[in-house]
Amino acid sequence: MKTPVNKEIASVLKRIAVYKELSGENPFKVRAFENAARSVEMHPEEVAALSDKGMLETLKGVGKGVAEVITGYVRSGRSSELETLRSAFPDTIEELFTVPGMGPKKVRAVYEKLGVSSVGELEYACTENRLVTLEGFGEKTQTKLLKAIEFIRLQGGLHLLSDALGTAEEVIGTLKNSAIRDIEIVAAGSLRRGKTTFKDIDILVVEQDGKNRESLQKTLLSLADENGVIASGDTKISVRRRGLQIDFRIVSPGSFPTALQHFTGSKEHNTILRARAKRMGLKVNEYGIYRGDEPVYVSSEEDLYKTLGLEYIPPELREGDEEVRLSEKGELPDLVKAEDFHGMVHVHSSYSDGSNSIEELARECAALGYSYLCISDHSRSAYYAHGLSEGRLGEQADEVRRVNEALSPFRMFCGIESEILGDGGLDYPDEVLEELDFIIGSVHSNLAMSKEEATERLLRAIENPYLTILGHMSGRLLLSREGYRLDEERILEALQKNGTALEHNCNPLRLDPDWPLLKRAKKMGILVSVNPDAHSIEGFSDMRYGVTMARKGWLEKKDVLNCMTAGEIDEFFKRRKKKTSV
DNA sequence: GCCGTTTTCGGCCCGACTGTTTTCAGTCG
Repeated sequence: MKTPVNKEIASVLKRIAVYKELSGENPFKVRAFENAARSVEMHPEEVAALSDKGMLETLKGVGKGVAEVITGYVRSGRSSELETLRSAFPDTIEELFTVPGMGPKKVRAVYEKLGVSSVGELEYACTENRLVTLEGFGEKTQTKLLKAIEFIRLQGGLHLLSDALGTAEEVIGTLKNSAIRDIEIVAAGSLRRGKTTFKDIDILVVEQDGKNRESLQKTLLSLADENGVIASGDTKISVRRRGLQIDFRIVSPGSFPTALQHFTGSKEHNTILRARAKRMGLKVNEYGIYRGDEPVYVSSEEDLYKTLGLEYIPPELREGDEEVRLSEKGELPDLVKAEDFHGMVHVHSSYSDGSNSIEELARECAALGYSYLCISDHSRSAYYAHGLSEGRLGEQADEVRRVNEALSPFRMFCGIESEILGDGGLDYPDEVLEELDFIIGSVHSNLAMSKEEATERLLRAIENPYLTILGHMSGRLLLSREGYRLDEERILEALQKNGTALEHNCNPLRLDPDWPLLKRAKKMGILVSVNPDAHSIEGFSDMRYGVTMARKGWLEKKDVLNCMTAGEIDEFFKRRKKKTSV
C-alpha cells in the first residue's frame, strides 16, 4: 500500500468535517476536524511517518480521536469513520459545497426535501422553480444559485498568482486614476500573503471621510463584469471581474491598521491572534483593539502586533502555523528582500529556445541592477528546445567571454540546464561538464514514473558531483499538472549531503517546489537558488514571484544562492568544481 | 473533538451581507 501524503490525509479529515456538519453534528467537533486537517496539511514532514511512530498527538489540533482516524487511514488506505458518515448520503453530495452560497444547512435541505444531490440536479431544480417552495429559500436564492453554477461552469475557480496580481494592479490603477479623491487602495488577503493560487482577491479602500461614499460605491460596482455583482453593502462590495472575484472593503483611516491586519488573514492566523488578545483582556476586530469598551490606539500593523506582545509578523508568514509562537520569542527570520538579490540564475538565450541574444540578456540584467547573470540553455537531448550540441556550447562560451569583457564589471557565468535522463544521468560526458561554470539538472521528459523511480532518478543526479543546482524539483504545472511523487526527505538529505543547491523555479506556472519545502530545505541548511527560468528579458520580472515565495518559505538572505555577490558565487562554483577533480 | 498564563471542565474569533424573515439564520471570509 502506498503511504498517503499529507494532503491526502488532510482531505480525509476535511471530508469527515463536511459530513459531520451535514449530519448536524456539534459545530465545535466539526471545527476540530477542520483544524486537524489544516495542521496535517501544513506539517512540513510526512504525517504518515508520525503515525507509524505513534507520535500523531504531538501535532497541534490532533488528539486521541483524530489520531485514531489517521492511524486507521495510514494502515488501511480507508477510513471507517468517513465511510460510515458517507453511507448516509449519495456520493455526489460533496460537489454541492462547491457552489457559492451552498453551505451544510442548505445542502441538507435540498437533499432531504427535494432529493437533490449533485450540481446538475440542483441546476435542474432551480430551473424547475422547485427551490422557492423550501423553507429558508426564495426567489432570489434560486436565481443566485443558478448564476453561481454558471460561474463555476465557466472557469475552474482558481487563478495563478500572476493573474491575480495583474488584475489587482489593474483595478488599483483604475481606482487611483478615477475621479474619486482622498482614498488609499491596498491589496490584502491571500495576495498580500503570497499564496500560489487564488479564489478571490481582497482590496482595502481607505476613505478619508464619507463624503464620496456613493460615487465610490458606484465606481467599485462599475468594475464588475456583466451580471457580476455578488454583494453590495455599505462597507463591503464583491464583484466578479474577468472570472476573478474581488472583495472590496471600505474602511476609515482610524481603523486602517486593524482592518489591514484582519483582511490580510489568514483566518487561522487571526484566530490565534484573537484568542491571544482575549487572554490578555483585549478584543480585536477589524475596527480596532478594545479593552472593555475602551479603544486602544494603534498607529500601524507593527503597533498592533506590539500591543499583543509580539514582534511584527510579515504577511507571508501569517499562515497560522508556528509564526505567532516564534514571534513571541523574537525568533522570526529576517526575510530576504528583492534588493538582496545580486544575480539572475537560469536564463535561456536564443542559442536554445530563448528569444534574446546573450548580449541583450546581459545588458538588461545589468540595467535591472543585478551584477551577474548565469546563463543556462537546454542540453542536447532537449530536441524540442533546440538543445545545445557540444559544438554550439563552445560557441556560446566564446560569446559569453566576449560579452564579459565588454560589460565588465558585470559578470556572466556559463552553464547548462542539463536534462536529467531517464536513468538519472546528466546529458554530456564529464569532460564537457567540466568546462562549465555550473550545471542545473532538470527533468522534462518521461514524467510518468512511480514514486520510487522518480526518487532514484533524482538521487542519482544529485549524487553526480557536477550537479550544482537541482531544477524545478516536482515538475508541477500549477492548475494543470500535478508534480511526480517523490520521497522528499531522501531528496533533501541528498542535497544536504552533497552541498547541492535547490532551485525554486519562479515561473508563475511552476513556483516549484512549493514554499513549505523551501522551509524544510532552509532548516537543513540547503541553499536555495531563486530562478526565473526566463526565456526572454520579459521573463526577468518573474523574480518578483520568486522573492515572495522565498519569503513565504521563511528564507533569509544567507539561505539564497543568488543573494551571493558575483565574487562569492564565483568562489562557490569553483569550490564545487574542485570537488569533482579530486 | 481539542485544549489549558482564569485549565481536566467549559469554552471554542468576529462581523458583514443576504434573503427570508418580522427578529434572525445561513454563508462567507
